[in-house]
Amino acid sequence: MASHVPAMKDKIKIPESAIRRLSLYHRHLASLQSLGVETISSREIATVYGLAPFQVRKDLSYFGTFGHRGRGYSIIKLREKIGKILGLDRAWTMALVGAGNIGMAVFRYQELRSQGFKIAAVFDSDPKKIGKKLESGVVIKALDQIPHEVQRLGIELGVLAVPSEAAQAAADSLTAAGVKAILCFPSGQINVPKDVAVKRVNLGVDLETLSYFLTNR
Amino acid sequence: MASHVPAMKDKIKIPESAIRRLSLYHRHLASLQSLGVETISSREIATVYGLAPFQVRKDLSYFGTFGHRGRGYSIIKLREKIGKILGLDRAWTMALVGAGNIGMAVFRYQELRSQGFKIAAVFDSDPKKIGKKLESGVVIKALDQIPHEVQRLGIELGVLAVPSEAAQAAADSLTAAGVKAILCFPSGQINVPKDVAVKRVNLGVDLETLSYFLTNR
DNA sequence: TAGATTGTTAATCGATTAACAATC
DNA sequence: TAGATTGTTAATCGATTAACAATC
Repeated sequence: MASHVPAMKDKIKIPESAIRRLSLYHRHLASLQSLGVETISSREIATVYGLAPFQVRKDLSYFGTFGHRGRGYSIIKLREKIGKILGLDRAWTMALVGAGNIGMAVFRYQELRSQGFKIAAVFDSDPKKIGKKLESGVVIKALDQIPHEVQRLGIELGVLAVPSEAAQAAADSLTAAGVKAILCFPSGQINVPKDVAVKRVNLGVDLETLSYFLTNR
Repeated sequence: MASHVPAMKDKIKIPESAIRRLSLYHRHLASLQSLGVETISSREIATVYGLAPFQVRKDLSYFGTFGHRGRGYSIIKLREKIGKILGLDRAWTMALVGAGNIGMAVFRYQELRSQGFKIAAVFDSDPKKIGKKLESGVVIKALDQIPHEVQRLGIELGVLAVPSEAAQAAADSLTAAGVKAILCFPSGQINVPKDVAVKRVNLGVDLETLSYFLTNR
């Protein structure tokens, strides 16, 4: 009988909060790099975000050792390493479903494009919008084109920005076509196959945490 | 010497995650209420969000006892109670700083308006935008009008949707004028007085958690 | 070298999960 | 009543924080 190989499936669980912080560090390193700074310590990174230095080192330690004892980190190298961890060393082709206020704001969000996230297809159910050509040259298509376009363009990532009622159907189309990760704005719950990652963004909830704070302070 | 009064300052720390879930429950209860359903159990609420029933009860228990053993919760009453906890039983007057893509998407986000969040003032630095009248009748004003308008309109909540470089200055204006809670889109760090709550929304970070997932699954 | 700073192990803290008595 | 379901206390789990040996 095959023996249990601990090293194999024992990948330590990495907190999502650590990944989110790495994303922040990466941004900060990029801006320092463009200023020509060469090295940085965990303390310096931490200070920017109001964190403790060991938090930064801990976050990095999930993925390897990237610094030099007594010296700190090479900004250029650390940025590159974190970029690789986060998958930012390549381009991602995305589909946007829903060309309303929020959808279009995401579409025009310049920072995403520069990070390698490219919205290659846009879908909407509104006949008045279908056929419209957007700034980048992308033409808005009907929802029933999702399967075809996702396949054709090799889309891996979807942004859902439709009304709640339409969210499940749109999610179904995307996942059926092979999309494995979805950024989801509508607040209704959606069910997806369990190998699909859904990251929810809910401005209503965010705002209500603030009204809670104001009410209960 | 005055004795220590435990009941006073011993407010148990309530996890933000619990507040966020209450906000979700509230939405769900509102939609059930409009369907005419009258009671619900913690198990039913939990199922909608893929949670365990005791999670729902625990979240509620931070604030009191709202149900009936053996029977569940009155939807109408529970919704009202959670609404009070979150501060949704009143209107909130908000300022939006930055009338770009994201700012305008928030401005037009219908759900917020119906929840009692009203954007009563909009500011931008672009002379081409200043003076423009928006759908609701609000006129875009220059940033130097922030102190005056915030005072005049009794604004308590701010939405920051300016480029990162402009974030700190805009936050300073808002907090100097008395704003105590800020929803913040720009990714740069901002410093605010410690009695001000800042809720950050960072689509770049959210998207990168997805590219991390796709890269490392 | 001495001072600085990392990487990692151990301790603490807080949120989630479980269990169950209360009670409708 | 018996079955259902709450509210709460206790146990577990996981993330953060602290401490420190390694080493540049």
